[in-house]
Amino acid sequence: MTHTGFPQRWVGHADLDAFYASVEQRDNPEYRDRPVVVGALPGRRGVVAAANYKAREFGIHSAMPIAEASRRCPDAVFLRPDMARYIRVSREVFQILETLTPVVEPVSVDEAYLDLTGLEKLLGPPETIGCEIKRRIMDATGLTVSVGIGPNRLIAKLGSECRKPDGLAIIHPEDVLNFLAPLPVASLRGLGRQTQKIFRRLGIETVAQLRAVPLQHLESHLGKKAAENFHGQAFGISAAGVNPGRSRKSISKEHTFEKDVQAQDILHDVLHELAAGVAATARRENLSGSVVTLKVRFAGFETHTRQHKLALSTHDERVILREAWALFLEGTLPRKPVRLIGVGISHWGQSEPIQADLFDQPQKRKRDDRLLSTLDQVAEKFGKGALQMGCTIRTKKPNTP
DNA sequence: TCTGGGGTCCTTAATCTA
DNA sequence: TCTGTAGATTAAGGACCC
Repeated sequence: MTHTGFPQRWVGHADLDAFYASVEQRDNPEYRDRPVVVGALPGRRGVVAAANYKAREFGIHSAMPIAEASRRCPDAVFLRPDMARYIRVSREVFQILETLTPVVEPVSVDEAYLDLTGLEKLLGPPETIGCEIKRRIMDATGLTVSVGIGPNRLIAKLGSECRKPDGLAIIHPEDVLNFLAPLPVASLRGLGRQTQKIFRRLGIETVAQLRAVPLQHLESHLGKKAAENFHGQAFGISAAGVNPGRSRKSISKEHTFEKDVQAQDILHDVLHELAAGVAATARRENLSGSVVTLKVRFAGFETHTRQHKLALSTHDERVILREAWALFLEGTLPRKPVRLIGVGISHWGQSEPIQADLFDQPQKRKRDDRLLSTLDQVAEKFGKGALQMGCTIRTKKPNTP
């Protein structure tokens, strides 16, 4: 019990080490003792998705361009990711975690937060719980995992990071400030390259130095929200809650061309495939989006997005494609060869079948001519029955008097 | 070095609406 | 009915994460 009378909150963070590369090594014994890089293949556009620790000795790390990785270690094993296999292994791992606590929040295929509060009575102190997590995953999958346990998500995550690979870190509440003090500010959550530049200008390199800066001073350089966030993190403050039911907010698919493309028929074909992929995922997950987003990238990494809000939610690839293509042709994007094209949907609506009389609402027509013309075209081409299959109505808020 | 793919969240500006 | 305005919504982009 804590002095508040409530049991001590313990949050765990479990992170599989170099996950994709570890699965490849486990399943292909001939890769043992070799640097393994999973991602794009040398000579193609792309980056490193995962590198094992042998490859990291050559300075290879995730997100590094594959050309640079193969320059640094031409003899490494380069592999394309086999997502289906990684997802199978990931499911096994999550099942194991759920045997320890029902409150598991997946962050990605290879990491999760766990609410371990109250588990001490069953398993023993956090040290024992951490060892148990690692042992069960190793026994069942042959993979190593780094585990951090602390009073909240931030501390648990930083704990697992600082002991990688195959590590275990327990940070008790009374040790939080000392644990954080020497860490570089870059280890804080959400603090990337741009914010690091600002901190460097301010002469702030460690968490201890950040702690010494008045909040108002930070606010003038970072804005209120970011300043409060990083200042709070420096004192170990973060949400403790683990949310097992976190749901996704968008679905998107994108494609980078090996060579930039200007031909509209090719762009349209690819967009069609991507829209079909988005729609299939949405239908599988029983989701319908009312905002369609088009993403286009040109040479020099110049990236633009255009989005359009529909009056009706959809998971119909024809509607998604039509809207995305209309955004592409709309005339506000540069007419240049395209490096990447992508499409997504978001802002979920209720799944209700469309009503035929919706076509005759004058107000709607006024507000969204383009959508209705799209729907008219779809209805014309496929019949109103097709619309009932693919479209759903976004629930309207009741009008406040 | 030359930058994938799939996401989340935040900020800002423009536009709509009460 | 007109006008000014505040707040909400939409749209675009950027930073960040795995």
